[in-house]
Amino acid sequence: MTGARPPAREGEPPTGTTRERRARPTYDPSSLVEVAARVFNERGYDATSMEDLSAAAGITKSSFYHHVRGKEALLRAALERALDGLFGILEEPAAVAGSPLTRLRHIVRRQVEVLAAELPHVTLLLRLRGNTETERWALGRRREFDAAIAALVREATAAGELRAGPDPAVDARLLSGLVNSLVDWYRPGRIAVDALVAEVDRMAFEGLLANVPATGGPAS
Amino acid sequence: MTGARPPAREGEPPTGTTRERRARPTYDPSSLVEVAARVFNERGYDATSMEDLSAAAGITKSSFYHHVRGKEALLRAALERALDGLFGILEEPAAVAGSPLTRLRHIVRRQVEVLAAELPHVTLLLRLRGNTETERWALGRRREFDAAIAALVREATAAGELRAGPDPAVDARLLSGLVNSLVDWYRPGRIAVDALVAEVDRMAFEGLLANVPATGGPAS
DNA sequence: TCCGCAGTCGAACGATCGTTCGGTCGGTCG
DNA sequence: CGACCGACCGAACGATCGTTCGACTGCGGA
Repeated sequence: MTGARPPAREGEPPTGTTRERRARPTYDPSSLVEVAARVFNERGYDATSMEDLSAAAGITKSSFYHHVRGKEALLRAALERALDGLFGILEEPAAVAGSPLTRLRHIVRRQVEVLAAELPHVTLLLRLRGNTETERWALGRRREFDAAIAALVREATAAGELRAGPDPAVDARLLSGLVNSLVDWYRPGRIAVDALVAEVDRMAFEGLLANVPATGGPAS
Repeated sequence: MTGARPPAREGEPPTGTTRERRARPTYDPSSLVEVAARVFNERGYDATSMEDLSAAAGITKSSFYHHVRGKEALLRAALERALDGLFGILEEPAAVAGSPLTRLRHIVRRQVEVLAAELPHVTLLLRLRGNTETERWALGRRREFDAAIAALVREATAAGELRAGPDPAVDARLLSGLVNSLVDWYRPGRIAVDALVAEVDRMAFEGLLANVPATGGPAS
């Protein structure tokens, strides 16, 4: 990347306990992962240098290496956090019991919530290109998650709870795409998460058109 | 990027006229832009080296520079192609006349079609991070396009053609997100573009649920 | 026949990348 | 007080980046 960098920000020391200066910073690894995930999303993983990361953390590049193993380890840690959040949804009681449609709607709701709660980490996951082994591993796990949703869409369609189309797999792709597109514009505080869930559920299951009868909102 | 590269492919000479070898290649700039856009999407713009690009074109890095001005110029050319396609939609007769909903549905249909026809270029546009001046310019243009759609959604909502929600701007974001998410999975030949248009239109305007009355498909 | 020139290439440039290393500083504890 | 240690830093490493340069090649027009 040769061009001039965007605005550029950051530089405050680090974690919660705001002491004078150089008092007792003690970076814990997870807070550095958080910083890294945020910068990765701003610049893109490949365009982010370790200099960028260490500057965002408020220390030099060599100090930064005292706390983390390397760039790819930071990426992996952030992706694991995102994947843990997503796969956790699939094990919730409401995701494994009930009619296919009820389970699907629960998962969509929770997916929006996890997305909002772990925005930087999930954003990172959704923008992977698969250049390193770590990225390919995460992409594989993500495909597993999408496959689970696709299976549920297929079930719900077979049960007559969703409109039969030419291909339920396409419906599943569109549904996942709709939910995942949130990372491109949603920012915490912009609108309440509950309102966001309601909007996504309505769009996905009832559409934008007027004059259609209400068919029961998401299990709230 | 230190890690091992993904599979790696490509290497055939270049353009349509399949001559023996080294007969009369004559690379035209637009075909190189196409190659570049494809590789940019596979690896990501920042992770793509000029070596990668020239190899995909079948020549050396220095030969490649004989035909193109540089990496960023290739990006700009690809982005211009995507933006031209998208903004062209807004000038079509069916996009400027008729009820807000009719115009909106026409634009969505055409947006899907342009997305399918210019898949690599639009994909590139939708994955920008804004690291260079070129990227920020393209992001600005893209925001203009999204704003046009958002205005139309607002009109259609005010006219009672779309269900009133807490915020039409959110509906517009979701609609754009749904359409744009196609670049993450659609590949030419996977399903017919007409079928894709129908699926997206149904999902966006009528939702996935069963037992709702048909409300008239997109103007076809 | 010879010239020009587009196409190709190897080699190298300065810059920046991720990472390592040796050493300094300032607290903590025996 | 002195040994120790975690936090921190400057400097440098080899590799790779985007880009430039000069030279070679082979065909078309004069």
